[in-house]
Amino acid sequence: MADVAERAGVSRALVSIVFRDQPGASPQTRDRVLRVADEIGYRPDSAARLLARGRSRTLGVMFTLHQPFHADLVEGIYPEAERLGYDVLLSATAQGRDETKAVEALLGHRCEAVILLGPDAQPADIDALGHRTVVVSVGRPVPHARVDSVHTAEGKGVRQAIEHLAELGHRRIVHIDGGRGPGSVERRRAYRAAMRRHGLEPELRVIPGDHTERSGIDAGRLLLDERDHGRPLPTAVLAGNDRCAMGLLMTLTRAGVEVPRDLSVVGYDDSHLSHLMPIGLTTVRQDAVLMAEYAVRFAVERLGSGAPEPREAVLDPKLTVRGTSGPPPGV
Amino acid sequence: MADVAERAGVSRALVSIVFRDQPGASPQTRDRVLRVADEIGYRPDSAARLLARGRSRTLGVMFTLHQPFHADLVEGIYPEAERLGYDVLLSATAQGRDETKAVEALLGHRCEAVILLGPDAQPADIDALGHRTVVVSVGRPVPHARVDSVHTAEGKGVRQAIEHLAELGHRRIVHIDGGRGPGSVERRRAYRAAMRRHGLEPELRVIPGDHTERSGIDAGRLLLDERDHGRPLPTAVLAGNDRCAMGLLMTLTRAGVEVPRDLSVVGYDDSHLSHLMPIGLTTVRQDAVLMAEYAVRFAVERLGSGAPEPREAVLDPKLTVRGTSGPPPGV
DNA sequence: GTACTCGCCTAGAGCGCGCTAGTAGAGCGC
DNA sequence: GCGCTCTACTAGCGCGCTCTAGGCGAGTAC
Repeated sequence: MADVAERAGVSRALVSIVFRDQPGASPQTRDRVLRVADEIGYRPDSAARLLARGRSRTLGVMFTLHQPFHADLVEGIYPEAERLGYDVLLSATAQGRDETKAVEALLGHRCEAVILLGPDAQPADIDALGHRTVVVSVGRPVPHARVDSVHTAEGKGVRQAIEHLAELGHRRIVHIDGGRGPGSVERRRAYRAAMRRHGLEPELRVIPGDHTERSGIDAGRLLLDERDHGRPLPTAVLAGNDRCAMGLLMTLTRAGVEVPRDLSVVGYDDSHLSHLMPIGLTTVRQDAVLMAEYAVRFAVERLGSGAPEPREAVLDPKLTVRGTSGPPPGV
Repeated sequence: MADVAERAGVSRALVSIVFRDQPGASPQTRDRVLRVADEIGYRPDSAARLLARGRSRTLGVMFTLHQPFHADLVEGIYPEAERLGYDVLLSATAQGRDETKAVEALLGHRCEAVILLGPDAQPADIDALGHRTVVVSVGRPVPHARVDSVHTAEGKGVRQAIEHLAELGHRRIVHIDGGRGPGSVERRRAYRAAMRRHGLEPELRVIPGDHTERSGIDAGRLLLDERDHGRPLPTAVLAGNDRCAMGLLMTLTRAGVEVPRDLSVVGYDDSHLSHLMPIGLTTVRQDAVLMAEYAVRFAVERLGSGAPEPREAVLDPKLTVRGTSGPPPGV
């Protein structure tokens, strides 16, 4: 910075002004400074900047590798953060790198706020984190904790899905649940409620699973196995999320079960995957971009205005009917 | 830090020593300092630390969201970096966020080295970057540039795949290529060479594609369409990568083409996806963990030892035969 | 006794910026 | 001519840490 100042014939302070895009420098000087900086490859040191300013203007994002919906969310976080003048730091959870570790890394880099995508930690731990810094949980509400959250009205989404299937004439509608995954408890509960509402309580069935392809594959195998032992296939399956739906579809299709002729499948998320399917996956759309925008805005607003009451954004999901759902066999 | 020093009755320097785990403090003092720090919730400010130390001990990783193989690589980078005492910063490319932007973000955070996963930039730009900082390119060699690189011997992998198919009796083997994706040029070339070696030059056919599911779907539709117009399906397809193979499989399976009975499919990468398929994807395995380790080690070693000649690690890929390949129809 | 080492500790400079207070000079009204 | 404002710029402190140089007392060698 001193070099730039010297070569441009100005003071360091002026260089600082130019790089912060602040008033107080003539256009010519501004130009000259920027040109010189470019020449000698100068770029402001964010560590020093952070130190001097006392603020990092950085948002930390914890996400899970291999979770396409998280990728969708991150993709939405970047532009919104940039718009509000914030930097984004990513920290992934992975094998051997749990959520605590990922979050500590973010805090160590002095992120002012932390956005947790589908956190799996105990509510108490998240609450504790919320007392240390600004926290936004995406996909999973954390009641009674000092954190903002953004999620969809799982109930509505599931209700729409079941309604859609019931209207098509389905009765044997199975739900592969998402285990401890974000939103799973609510989806499970909503599934039960919706089935009852349609008088399908006797058909109610939840197969335990999680939010990976594997659980879809396993559930598919289970269903096929049962069919081979005389128990009829369900006519429709509501999967825990799109990845699970994908696994299920692959397994069933391979076994000669034609979707949606023999069986309808509904996913959840509307991640990239669902568009990519040859026939398109009928799924409950969560608007990743909108969720990302809410998350960033919550974080930034809370940073600005002290600490109001924890806020919760509940977005409406929307059933997106594509090719994997149709009338049950024989209708 | 001053608070801690005061309350522990020592100097700030001593606190610093304790937190850096350096010799020069008695066990009792060490204990006292740590206890006091814990009491008042002190944690060292990494920005200030970084600034004072002049080194960040941080590696920057540029990757692509939605690219499962990148997730595999990142998963391998974390532990190796930790082992060598380095921190990892992630910066994703996405829509509206090109490679330049992603890399600038990393440099702004004073990463000492940058690891590029499957960079798409011009070799000249990568070379320029290599003159500014330590750079390792993963998946794509950058000849004549001042960067280290780690990639697999694409030729060998493709050769093994074609050999495998040819031995099974396949002749009409089509290659869906990876467009500008990393390794694509080499794979395309190797495909041509291998086909010639097996006397299959007349059957040689490359369908343009890229490294996404979409290209697999499109290629699948093309092939089906051609079949409907009288041109027979190929008996085997070598996809540009696993995602492409997935898209292709979905399309073909949906259309009643049974894999591998009617058609064999071979992928490339052995990313998470391939294990998850119900029958398992036959694919050319790139060892993500090993590649990640090489990348990190290259970066760290180059940081340590000035700037030796650019190095290149070429790892042997290995054909992993699973369920999507078998003898051609009629054999 | 002196001289030297060694373990434990401190003073204080400086890392690269941001920011506050302040200056120099031009333009303006009267 | 004076005081005023406004723009363009500068001096220099301080952010929270690391690190070098050095101090101080106890132990050891001769």
